[in-house]
Amino acid sequence: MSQTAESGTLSNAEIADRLSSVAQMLTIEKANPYKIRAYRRAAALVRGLGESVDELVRNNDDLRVYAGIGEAISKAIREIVETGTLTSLEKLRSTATPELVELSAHPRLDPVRVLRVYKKLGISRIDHLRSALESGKIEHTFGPRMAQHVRHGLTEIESILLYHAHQLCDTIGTFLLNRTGADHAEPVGDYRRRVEIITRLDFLVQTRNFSAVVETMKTYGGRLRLIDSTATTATYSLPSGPLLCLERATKKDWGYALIRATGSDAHLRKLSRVTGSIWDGAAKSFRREEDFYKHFEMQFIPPELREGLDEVARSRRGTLPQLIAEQDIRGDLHTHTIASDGADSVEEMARTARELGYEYIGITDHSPSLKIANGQSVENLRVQIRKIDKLNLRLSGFRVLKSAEVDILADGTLDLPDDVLRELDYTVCSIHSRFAMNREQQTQRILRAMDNRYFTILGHATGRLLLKRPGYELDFERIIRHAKSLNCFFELNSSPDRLDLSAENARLAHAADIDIAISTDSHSTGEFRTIRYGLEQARRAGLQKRDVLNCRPLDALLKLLKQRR
DNA sequence: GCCGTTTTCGGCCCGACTGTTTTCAGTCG
Repeated sequence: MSQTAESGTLSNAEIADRLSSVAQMLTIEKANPYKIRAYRRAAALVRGLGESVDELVRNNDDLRVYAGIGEAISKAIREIVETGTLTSLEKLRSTATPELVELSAHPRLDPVRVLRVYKKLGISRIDHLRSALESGKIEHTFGPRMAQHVRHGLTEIESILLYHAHQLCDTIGTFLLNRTGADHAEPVGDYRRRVEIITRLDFLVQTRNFSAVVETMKTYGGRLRLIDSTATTATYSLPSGPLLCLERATKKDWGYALIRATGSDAHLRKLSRVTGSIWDGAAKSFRREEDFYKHFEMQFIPPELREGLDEVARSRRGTLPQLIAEQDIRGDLHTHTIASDGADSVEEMARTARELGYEYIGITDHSPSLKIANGQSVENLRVQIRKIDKLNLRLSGFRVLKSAEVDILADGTLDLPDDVLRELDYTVCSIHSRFAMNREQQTQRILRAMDNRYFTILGHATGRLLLKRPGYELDFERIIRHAKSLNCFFELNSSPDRLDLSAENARLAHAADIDIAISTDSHSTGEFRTIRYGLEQARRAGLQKRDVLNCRPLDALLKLLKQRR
């Protein structure tokens, strides 16, 4: 990592790297963990800013307006910008071993974990770490999470989650329009199709002077590294992880360019069988996407469906689904309150849901065995049930449903006795423990849980945490068959770190004609809006209003939820 | 180190379980 910037301006990434290095070194010193976290947070913040921190410092702007930067860190950033070095970091480095100094070039690696690997495998260098990763030795010795950590730490291009890409796209889009002189800019590619993990952000840009846009874009975030450019394209490496690709398109062929740049490759292959090669210049005069589809007598294909499945054929037949939209949602069936690990009361959650225009909300606090989430005792659940009954007497035109997020225990039994389950309107049953069970055991565990007549909805079916944890192994098709035969439902958990069911699994469940609940798993009133992320994936799965439990009016919903009783 | 509608100190989520790194770190929401 170079200590001085060639251009004299430090990029946000370079400043962030130094803050991350401080955090790494402090980790080794076993310093106050909150101090370490503060440096990490500040580094992530700086890395993600569109404005140049170098410029802010030179303009004497107060960096403390940013949450997470206070007295000490703003001083440190000032020192980095003004001198190119940071005394406290140099001091920490001077006492560090050569392995650690080498590690600090990879700020995303956790030195404590890497040192454990070094010790166990008898290595001491990054290139050895890399080969241990590639040979599978790390996964074999330390498991998948460690392997994932090392892989992330060593990879230059980092993937980001879709909801982070939303923020990033806003910042970049604004920069393109306000600073670079672009006339029009629109995000395309994986992002437009709402793929849940993004490694590349693509923008289509309309401008008279593309080279000026490419040049000005280099000043994004202080300084942005241009990897490659042609007369009509430019690729940069974003400090916050993914690649940024700009592509020029003219007003005249904007619609055509949108289709091509949105992809996916598989979709375009199928599309070109209908339209002829869409790579040759001949067809290039569609201003809007709608014009293109009209010309070929096709239905407009929403970007979320462009994955090369059956969407082209259905578009030609005019049988594309009318995808679900935000206004179709009538309630939320997975929410937590202060009774377990939520931040707000039943009343507050209900009031907010009502203000959002919902007709009902299901309260699903955790069951007793999930201690860390303050799982509610049977007695307290009964108190809550009575409280909700009373509350419902006062409400008109809105209903609070009595439920619980019931743990599926290791043996497949449910974490609450039948006599209390009976009092609930429905249940969300989820796995929160023993992720390491094998595929057969895990599948059996869920099948058995479903056999309980009070099992209603399977919560976050695979337990995955995007970019963090792969989720447990399951024979999902078998679970689908079992669910169908017993009238159980699935949840599409909208939490942006989960998105579980995945669009692919939601498609499978839908193909088996199983209704899905799109739920937020809200732990506070502010989280209801995350329904947006679940809806995006539901649209990718081709779901319509009629396929989704919480699009149904209350009476119809209750009838479905109680059909097993 | 940061933060503040309990603001200049004291909290920043935490507590039980798991499993092999064998004695405590990692993990679950």
